Amino acid sequence: MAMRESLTVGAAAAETGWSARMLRYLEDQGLVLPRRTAAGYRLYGLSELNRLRSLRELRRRFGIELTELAFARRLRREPELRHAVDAWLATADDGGSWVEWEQRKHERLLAA
Amino acid sequence: MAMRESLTVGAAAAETGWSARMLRYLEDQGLVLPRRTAAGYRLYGLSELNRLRSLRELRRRFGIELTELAFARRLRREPELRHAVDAWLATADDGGSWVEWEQRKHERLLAA
DNA sequence: ATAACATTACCAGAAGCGTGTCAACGTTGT
DNA sequence: ACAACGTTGACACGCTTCTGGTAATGTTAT
Repeated sequence: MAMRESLTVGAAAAETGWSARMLRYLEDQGLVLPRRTAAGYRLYGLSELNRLRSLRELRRRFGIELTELAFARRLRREPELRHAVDAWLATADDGGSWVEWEQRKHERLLAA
Repeated sequence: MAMRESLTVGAAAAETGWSARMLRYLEDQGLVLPRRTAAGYRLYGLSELNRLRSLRELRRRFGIELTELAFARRLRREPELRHAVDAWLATADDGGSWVEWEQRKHERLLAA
């Protein structure tokens, strides 16, 4: 079965710390796309394995959701979207008003 | 009650097509932050009203979630996060493999 | 003084996300 | 041929998002 140079889904899961289920889910979400054998088996190569490992790290360090990552991808590929979002954020963020607001939010959370 | 130049929450809702409830929610999420009167009433000025209108437009045209918008804001204010995400996406998107994948996803959706 | 608005604090319900698990069935190494 | 792995599809559960409601209370215009 080995097919050295590429791991099948269970092996890739064991290697990266994800579950096989999640590897399929990540493919569904378009975040990590393995090749397939003729029979349809997923094949994870080095680049996919690294991608999976660094994805865990990303989530751990920054608390990112998968949907947010998918959205970041949309931002790069859809210039129109990117510009609209940028424009919207720009008109908000020049007033420094929300800094104080975040301060208050933080206080609210601490009080709980 | 008028206080021309600024609308209270109900009037701002009527004006922008949101519900008063949602205006309070949007404030909670830090997306549109009105000033307050001494008694604590929210006051929406022109810039907030425009912000509210364009927010509806953003959602309508692009199907954006509020969390995604909040994430886009994080991306602008946290350079470390931005770089990490960019790096992660870059290693994926140079292989053109995902274009075909999106094609297949589209087909799956049509078949439903 | 009263009606019409505002405030916060809750509960509720529909929809989506992140996971696990199970069933029915196909592939592969020995 | 058989065990061990893979495939898709479905159901389920806990959590969060978005949205509406209600209750108890404060403010303001007339």
